Amino acid sequence: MSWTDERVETLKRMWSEGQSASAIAKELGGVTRNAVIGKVHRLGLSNRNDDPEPAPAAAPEPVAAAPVADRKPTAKPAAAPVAAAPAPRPEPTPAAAPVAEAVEAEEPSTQPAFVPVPRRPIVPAGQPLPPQPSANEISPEALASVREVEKRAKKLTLMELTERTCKWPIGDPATDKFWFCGLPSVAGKPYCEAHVGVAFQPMSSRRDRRR
DNA sequence: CCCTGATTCGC
DNA sequence: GCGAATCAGG
Repeated sequence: MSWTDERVETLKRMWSEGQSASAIAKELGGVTRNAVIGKVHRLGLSNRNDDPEPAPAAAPEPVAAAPVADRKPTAKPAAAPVAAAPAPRPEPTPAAAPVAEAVEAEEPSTQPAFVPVPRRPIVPAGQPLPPQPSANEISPEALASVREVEKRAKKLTLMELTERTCKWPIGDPATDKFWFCGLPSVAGKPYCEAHVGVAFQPMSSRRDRRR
């Protein structure tokens, strides 16, 4: 694969959107995240800010004379003049997303007018715990297992979830006492061993348990 | 461990 | 210019 204008454009777009190098590499295909990062640097868009160049630094910048025989020392060259501005990253929400990205509406700067979808603050008052299937349908063993496991939950936040962390919600979303299990998920499943046990049950099992 | 981006340097 | 290997960090 080579860096065609189109691929570079995709790279630029995704990078500016705050996408990670690996995500971009995955999207482009045929390249690794290293390749993407390398390209990003060569294109000079490594730092998300804009200023073209700090301009002529009055000070003659004393160059480090160290010859760097092999390479490994590379002591971090005293942090460069980083913009103190906190400038938060866009970082697209993972929840919003896998929508059609293929569409290439090449409309000149007609950025879609952010449609303000009115959102009801779905925060209920009571204590409505998410999925939690009614207890009377779960095997006692599985329940016990879950209670035990949830004590060891890694308590991850939404942003910390990955394809291989258990996404079972624990606690009340309306309060601070809410997090996701986060333990290693079963390959191919969204939950860890214990939670898979209560999330997926054979039909027969459910029927037998039915009143 | 998982994942980030940053850098170097042989090709 | 390219990107694997490596580094540094969360």
